Amino acid sequence: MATHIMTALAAKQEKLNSSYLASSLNTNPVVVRRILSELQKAGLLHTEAGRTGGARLAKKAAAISLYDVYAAVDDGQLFAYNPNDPNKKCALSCKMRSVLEPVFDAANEALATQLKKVKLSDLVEEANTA
Amino acid sequence: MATHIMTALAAKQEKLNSSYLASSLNTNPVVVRRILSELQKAGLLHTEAGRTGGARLAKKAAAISLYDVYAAVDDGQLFAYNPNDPNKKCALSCKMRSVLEPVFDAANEALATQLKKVKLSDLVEEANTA
DNA sequence: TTATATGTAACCTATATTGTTACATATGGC
DNA sequence: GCCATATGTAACAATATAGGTTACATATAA
Repeated sequence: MATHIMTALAAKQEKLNSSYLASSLNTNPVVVRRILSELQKAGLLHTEAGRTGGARLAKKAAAISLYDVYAAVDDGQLFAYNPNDPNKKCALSCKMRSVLEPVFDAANEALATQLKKVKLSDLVEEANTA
Repeated sequence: MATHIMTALAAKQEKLNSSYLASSLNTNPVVVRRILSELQKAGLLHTEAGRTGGARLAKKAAAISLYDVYAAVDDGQLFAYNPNDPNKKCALSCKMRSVLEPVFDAANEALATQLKKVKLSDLVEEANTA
């Protein structure tokens, strides 16, 4: 949904309000505003309140990658460790977290690298040609 | 948890039962058996019922990657489309799915490629040295 | 024959996501 | 100044998912 919002802003190149975006997403304006809030905190867009309020991108579409969007709305941790405490009587159990850590880091990094390759401008172009 | 189970089986190189594995994971044997069931369906291990039952790897640890484990317990879809119907009055909304599809595919593929690089034998080695 | 393993259904709880209502606050246009 | 209309956000409901637990049918070595 965040990517849809950002793509709409990139495609229209004008200030859009949460009602308009909600209509495009077929959801509620509050849902949109919650996402806009996260995107704004990440510095990807600016919002204005008041009569003629709405949101617009803070940078050019070619300068915003899908990783930026992903990072704005997600903690970026693809995998979770076993939430339970390690079993102190089990050597492997005690080492699992440190064994997995570099593996998780590499996986997160591989995804980030791919997402950084795709810019909002690419999505707009794809939407306009196809 | 699935990776922990597979790593334990690879490290011990013997048949382990769900109670033993549950103890290592600090959880319930039924939770372990549910995961074992998925891993077995994926052909990564064999289980035996009865008095001396338990699980053992179906292949050598060096022949099992973390992608195999991931694919066995997860649908492999990192991202979800907007669950709502497209807004037929919005051209972008109608195109979003087809615009995102190749992006999602590329992201899933990037993660798969990374996970395939790591074998269970690598984790065992890491656990034994560190 | 029996002790002990897996397989799985059923249920409970905790958490996360989405949708909704409500309302305080901001701001352009009259 | 007033007001229509926007954002910001709290509060709550509905739903989905994951993990944990109990219960019990089935399998199998000793």
